[in-house]
Order: sequence, then C-alpha cells, then structure tokens
Amino acid sequence: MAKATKAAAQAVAENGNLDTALRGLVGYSMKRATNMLQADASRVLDGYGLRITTFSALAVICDHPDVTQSQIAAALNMERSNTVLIIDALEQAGLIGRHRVPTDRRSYALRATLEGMKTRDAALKALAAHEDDMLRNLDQEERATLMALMGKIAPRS
Amino acid sequence: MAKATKAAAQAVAENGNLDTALRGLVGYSMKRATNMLQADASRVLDGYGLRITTFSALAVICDHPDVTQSQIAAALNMERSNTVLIIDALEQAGLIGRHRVPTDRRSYALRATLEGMKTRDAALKALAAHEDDMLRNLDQEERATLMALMGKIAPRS
DNA sequence: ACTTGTTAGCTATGTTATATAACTATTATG
DNA sequence: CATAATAGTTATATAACATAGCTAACAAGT
Repeated sequence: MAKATKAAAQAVAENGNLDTALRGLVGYSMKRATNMLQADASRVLDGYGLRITTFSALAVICDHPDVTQSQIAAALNMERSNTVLIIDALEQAGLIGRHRVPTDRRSYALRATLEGMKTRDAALKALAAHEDDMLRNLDQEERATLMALMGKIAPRS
Repeated sequence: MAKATKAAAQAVAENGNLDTALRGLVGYSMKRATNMLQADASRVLDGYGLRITTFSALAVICDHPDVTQSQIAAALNMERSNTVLIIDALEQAGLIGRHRVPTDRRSYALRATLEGMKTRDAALKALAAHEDDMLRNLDQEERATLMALMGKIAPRS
C-alpha cells in the first residue's frame, strides 16, 4: 500500500473510494462506466483499423445505403464538419464509396463496399462479445432495464 | 424536412433513427446519454470557472483534506500526469492550496480554501439540480436501479 | 552506508472526440 | 431573379485521455 496522508489513507482503507460525493451524480457514474466500455471498444476496433467514430458511421452506412454525410451527423449526434474526416478515412480504407447523387449535386450517396460490410459485421460481432463479457454480472432482464432507463434521460426542459 | 436519398429518408420518416444497430450496444447508448449529461454539466460548471475534471478533483480535495495528487489520479481513474495541470488550475484559481508534507517531501497535501469549499458546494448543487431535471422521467427507484446496474459493469475478465 | 527499486510530481507530446466559424457550390423559396 | 437554406468542406480550438521519460525523494535489502 502506498504511503498517504492520514485522512485520505483512512478513506482508502475503509472503502477504497475518495469520490463518494461524485458517485451520487448520475453523470459521473455513467461517465466512469462509459469510459470503461469505450476504452475496451477502442482496443477492439483498433484490430479492424477502425475508431469508434469511423465504426459508428460505417454501421449507419451499411444499414442505410445512399445515406448522406449530413444524415450521418444527425444520426450520430455530431457536427457535419466532423463527419468529413471520418468519411474520408472510411473511403481511403476502401470500406465505403462516395457516389454522386444526380438529383442533388451537393451531397454524396454513401455506400459500403463488400469489404466494408464484412468489416462492419466482424467488428460488431467482436464488440458485442466484449460487451457481453463486461456485462456478465447483469442478466438479460437487467440489461434491458439498463437500456430502457438510459433511454428515459432527456435534454433539459 | 431535409431532402435526402430515398432509403435513408424513408428510415428517418419511419422512426427518425439511422443508428438502430448501434443502439443495441450498451456502450453506444450509454455514450449518447453520457454526452448529453456531460455537455450540460460542462455548461453549468463553466459558470463557476470549472471544467469537469477540475470540479471532480476539487470535490475529492474538499471531502478528503490532505489528499495527494496520486490519490486523486487513482480516485478519478486518470493518469498521474494529467492531474498536474488540473491541480495547477485549481491552485491558480485560489480554490485549493498545495501544502508540503513534512514526512514525505515528494508529495503535496492538497487542501481546499474557503472559497474552494463554497465553489464546490454551489457547483455541486447546480449540477444536481440540472441532473434532476434531465432525469425527470425517472422516479427515485428507477434512478437507484440505474446507478446499481451501472455499478455492475465490470472490466474484461 | 550503499545499491536497487519504487513512488510523487512534472514535462513533453500525441490522439481522439467534440465544437464553432466561415467559406463554396448548389438547391429551394418567395 | 434575389434571397435564403443546405451539403460538404476547411481551419481552428479545446477537453479528455494516454504514454514515455525525467528528477527528487523515499524504502528496503544486503
């Protein structure tokens, strides 16, 4: 055990937590859980040459061929400007293609390549397996409850 | 409604979601909820001259006088190196003080100033109020369940 | 006491995610 | 046709997070 000042060391000895007050905040506790899940997801996706954002965009494109960058931004709750480099990366990796739309020359119709579809499927499967492990202490009903409760969180009224 | 390619536009018309597959991942859904809470928390804390990380560190210091930077890093699940600038910011804002420890000249005993205590109390109160609003669709039992379920998520086995 | 290993804080650096403003080309609207 | 809105882009900034390496100080074993 590390040397520590008295009061803090005592708190550590008691329950190992110095952040008791913060744990009462849902945002704080959720951030910690999210960080754990995201860090693991990043490591998994790295094996497929993807980051979390590029994987997310790829998944949307696979499920919705001919989607536009603006639609992806809206779906993933990000700024349009930030989609550019993400789509660039997917295109350069040969996972998707930008196709011009005859009826609107401003936008691109994004479509996954065969490799893109395969990569998505494999990555999604790997992610699900890792999540399943990290959620091993929750049964199916508890997982459903967790998702439902998170879905009830709303923007400021 | 924005002009969109056919298939994607249809999906949007149906349920407004292009990310159905991703929503099945707990990590993805939790990230979305977390982002919402964190963005709001950042705005709140900005009013107190704090960021999420500086507020978190301040809260730990207030609750555990004479805590060290390493202990804060461990408590907040961050790297020691990243605590330095955070503690610097709190010190320069006059919210905490670095005090030398006679028994160990390597470490600092961090203590909040009176203003630090006041700032923390006010910020925490404001954060709790904002969370209470964003969680208005969950009753007390549901909030407790949410916290309990998040706490069951574990690192990879 | 002296070497060895560890700890605390610090510095530098890099990446990822996110946000904003401003620009061009194109399309929609009054 | 003039004006407004939209799609994509560029540039830029910041927060959070991570890694490697460094110095000073302490701890432990011989």
